[in-house]
Amino acid sequence: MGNEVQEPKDLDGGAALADDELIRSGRDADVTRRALVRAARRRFATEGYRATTVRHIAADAGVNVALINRYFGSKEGLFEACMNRTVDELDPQTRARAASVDEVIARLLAHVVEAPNADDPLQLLLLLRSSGDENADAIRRRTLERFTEQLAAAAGWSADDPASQPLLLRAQMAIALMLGLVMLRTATEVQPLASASADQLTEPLEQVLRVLLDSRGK
Amino acid sequence: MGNEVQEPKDLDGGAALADDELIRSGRDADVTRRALVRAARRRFATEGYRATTVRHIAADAGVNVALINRYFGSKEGLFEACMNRTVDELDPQTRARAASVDEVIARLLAHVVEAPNADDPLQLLLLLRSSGDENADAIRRRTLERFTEQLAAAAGWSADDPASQPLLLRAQMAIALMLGLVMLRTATEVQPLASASADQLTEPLEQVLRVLLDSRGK
DNA sequence: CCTGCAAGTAAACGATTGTTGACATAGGTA
DNA sequence: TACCTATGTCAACAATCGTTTACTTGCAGG
Repeated sequence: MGNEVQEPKDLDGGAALADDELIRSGRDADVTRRALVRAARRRFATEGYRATTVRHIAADAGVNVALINRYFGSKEGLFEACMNRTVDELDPQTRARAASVDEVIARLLAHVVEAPNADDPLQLLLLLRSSGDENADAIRRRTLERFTEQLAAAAGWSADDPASQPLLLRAQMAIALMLGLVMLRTATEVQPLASASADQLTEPLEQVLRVLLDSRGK
Repeated sequence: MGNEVQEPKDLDGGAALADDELIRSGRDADVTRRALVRAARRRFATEGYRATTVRHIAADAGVNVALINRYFGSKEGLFEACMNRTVDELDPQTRARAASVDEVIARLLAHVVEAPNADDPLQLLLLLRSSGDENADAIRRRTLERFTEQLAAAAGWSADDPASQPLLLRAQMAIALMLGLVMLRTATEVQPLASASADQLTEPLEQVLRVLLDSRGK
């Protein structure tokens, strides 16, 4: 009873962004929550779930450790919050009906390689990190599968036509390529891939993604 | 002094294989060592370094926990041994001069997708798992880079010609695709990719790999 | 002003983890 | 047989981690 998790008040109805570089001046539970999720997501994505300690997250966020349990119940709760937030930020982009395969490819490249926001690739990395928690892992899997379907849909996939089912596999290969790429660039930091510029990566990636997703051949 | 790590006697000069399903009957240090590496590699690859406990590894190998420290010095030492063994098993296959790009592609597919030995994909997964140890991570990075060069070499890369340098990036993209694929299939187990048969994967993968590695165009 | 509650802090607890040292045992050798 | 060393076992250690509890601080409304 007493140890009920405080639910976020969801007073985010205002400007949905401007999470960047928020200063924790006064005492504001929402700001604290966001700072925690932000710090946690970075740690979880780059170092994995188990290697990340709640004390590190709290230190990154400039916040007391106990607040993690106060606001998210547990470390797993925080991880799940990170996952949900990644889903929320990824979903509108995949939901937005893509006019063409080229548009889908352009969006993918923007997220993975061009990286206007340095945290964008990390969001994808989160989809590879397992907490061991059954609940969070289910979210992760479902997100990837939904991601697949919408990628395939943009490439002309139809649920009715069984002949287009291999397209689902092709879409997942595209995702595998993207995730592997971010992994090698961000976590492993293997050269020369890690320090390659967006320009160097764009052309071959476009080529490959088109082969995978475009039914019009090459 | 007393706590010196016992070096493997390297009396593996005999048949290099036959590690499969070895029975620990008498007390044999080499058999124990191999059983530990075998069990550890599976755990490390599927669950990551931090999530694996030495007690789990020992239990899997049917061995007392303390023997890990006796034979490998530490958990990190065991991890490094796993890494080295993966390198040793991967190296001759990449060293063997490939006659053509098709041959390289065929080898890749055999390891990743067709999987005659169920542990083969796991070897690759190890290259994505970080222990946080500087030493083991260096091995990991260097292995991936050597892997890249030999893949690129088979595709016609020459160190002299700066114009062929983008081929290194393409080779690493191929590796990224393979690693991402194994990750999604083995660790995340996302559908339908995880339960897809080798036949379903071979054709599109061949197609993509050829685009990445074959300079003769499509 | 002061009172009440949310926000934040500090310290400690229990569980788990990697590791170690003392002890037991098998098996070859003199 | 009687060692002696390599091999394996057992129990406990210190450190770390997630979590909880009791306490303090700041802010808003009477």
